[in-house]
Amino acid sequence: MTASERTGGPRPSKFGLGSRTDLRESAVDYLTERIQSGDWPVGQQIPTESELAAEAGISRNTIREAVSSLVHTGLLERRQGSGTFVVSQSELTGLFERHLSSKDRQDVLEIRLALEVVAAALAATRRTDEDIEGLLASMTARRETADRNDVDGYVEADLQLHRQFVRAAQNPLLIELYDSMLEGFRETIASYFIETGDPCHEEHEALVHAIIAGDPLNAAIELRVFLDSHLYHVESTAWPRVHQEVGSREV
Amino acid sequence: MTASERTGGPRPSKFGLGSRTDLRESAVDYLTERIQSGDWPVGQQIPTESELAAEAGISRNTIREAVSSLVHTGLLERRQGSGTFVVSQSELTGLFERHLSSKDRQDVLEIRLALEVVAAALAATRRTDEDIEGLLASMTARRETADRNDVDGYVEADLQLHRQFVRAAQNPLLIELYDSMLEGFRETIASYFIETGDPCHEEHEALVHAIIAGDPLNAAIELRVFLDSHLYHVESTAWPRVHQEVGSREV
DNA sequence: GAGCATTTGTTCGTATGTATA
DNA sequence: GTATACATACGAACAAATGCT
Repeated sequence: MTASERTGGPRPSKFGLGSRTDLRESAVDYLTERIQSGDWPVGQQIPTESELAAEAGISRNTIREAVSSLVHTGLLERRQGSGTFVVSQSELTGLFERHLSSKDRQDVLEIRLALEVVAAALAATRRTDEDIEGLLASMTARRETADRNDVDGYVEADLQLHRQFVRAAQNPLLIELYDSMLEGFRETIASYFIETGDPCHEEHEALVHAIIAGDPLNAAIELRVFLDSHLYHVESTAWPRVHQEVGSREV
Repeated sequence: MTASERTGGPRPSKFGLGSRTDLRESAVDYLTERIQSGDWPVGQQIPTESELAAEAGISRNTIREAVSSLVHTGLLERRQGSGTFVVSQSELTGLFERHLSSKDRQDVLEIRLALEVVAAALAATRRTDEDIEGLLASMTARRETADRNDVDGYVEADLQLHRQFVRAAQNPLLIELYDSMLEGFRETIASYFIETGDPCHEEHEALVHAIIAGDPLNAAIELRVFLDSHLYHVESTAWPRVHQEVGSREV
């Protein structure tokens, strides 16, 4: 009954573009857009809640709910007293980290094998000239860093190579899934290189050549031969090594 | 400076079990627990925000942020005037639906191929007696439903069969990923059966036998032969059919 | 259809803990 | 050490949709 002018209740509110019926959802979209477009790069502090609220023309409480959602999915991180920061561009990444962190490395490797095998085959039929260039460049970087025992550089180059042919598969969903898991591979790659001292150049060479040659079957087989040894290294009596049964190149 | 007793600022607050420093996060954990444990099954309405707040001893505003997070990840759905309802138990499901819904069916099929190929191989080495039983039962259901042209039943049985051998692979992460995408497969399976009239019994039979026989290589090959025809059906000049190059059974 | 209670949607104001300069 | 800026949390109010009578 008390007289009050502007408090409570959904008010008409334009939100930059595309005014939805749900303010919170619109705010989430707005924030997500800014993050995924690279407008707010990873590591950067985003405007304060008050600024965001003023900017968008909605209340602090509502924008707070939106931020909370993105914090929960792992895109943002809040530090009381400091501010809110971007920690990831992909919703999947945070999810995987929460789901994977404690789980067996072998589980992750098996998924990696799954994704990369089809990626290799698809890449062999869909790769562009740019892809081929990138592949060869990464291969060179891989050799150079391994030669001078630059572990960090080697891991980075290896990651880059794999990322490259996954991209060459031209499947956006596959790329997103793979990229989301990428960080989880670092540790495995590094430990394999350090413990065995084998940079697996021949296997990668064969893989890259098969992709360039447009030979999906051998690309898939080469890749599997290589990841098999990783799986064995992690520990696996269960997984059958394909190169013992099929031989290496010709089928 | 005005005297006030309980307002503002983080207060000590026990939250059932595991009191964190972050009330919102605790509330999220609490809700997630209830949902994933099946305490609040899918479809059910959860308590109102006020009840939740009172129950947990925190303010409605805070519990609301927690609920918002779960709404955003796809576990919950809010209907103004009615209440809040559980729509999914897995965070991945909602995420995939948002990411996949509009995308090419072929992209999804390629991921499916990736996951199922390793699942088949792993299942062949890890399957238990229970798995074998379930596999055979699903196979029977598949034949029966196809014979009487029960499309819905056939799709369900087919889904069940595939789900079964993915489970037999004993990789929790793989299972979760696959299950999250399951619903997206329904449409493809149905349309393939309706449009071609081919239930692919022989291919599935061969796959199941390879798994039971503990032959991972043939299991993977049989599966790929089968999914290849799906890919071709969706449209694909790019994907190489493995059975044309390798032949069907022996490698 | 009109009225009413319930429930979510949105906002404001205020107080407090925490980090930083 | 004391401002200051920021996130954290609470409480109370009103708006709008829904469902029931």
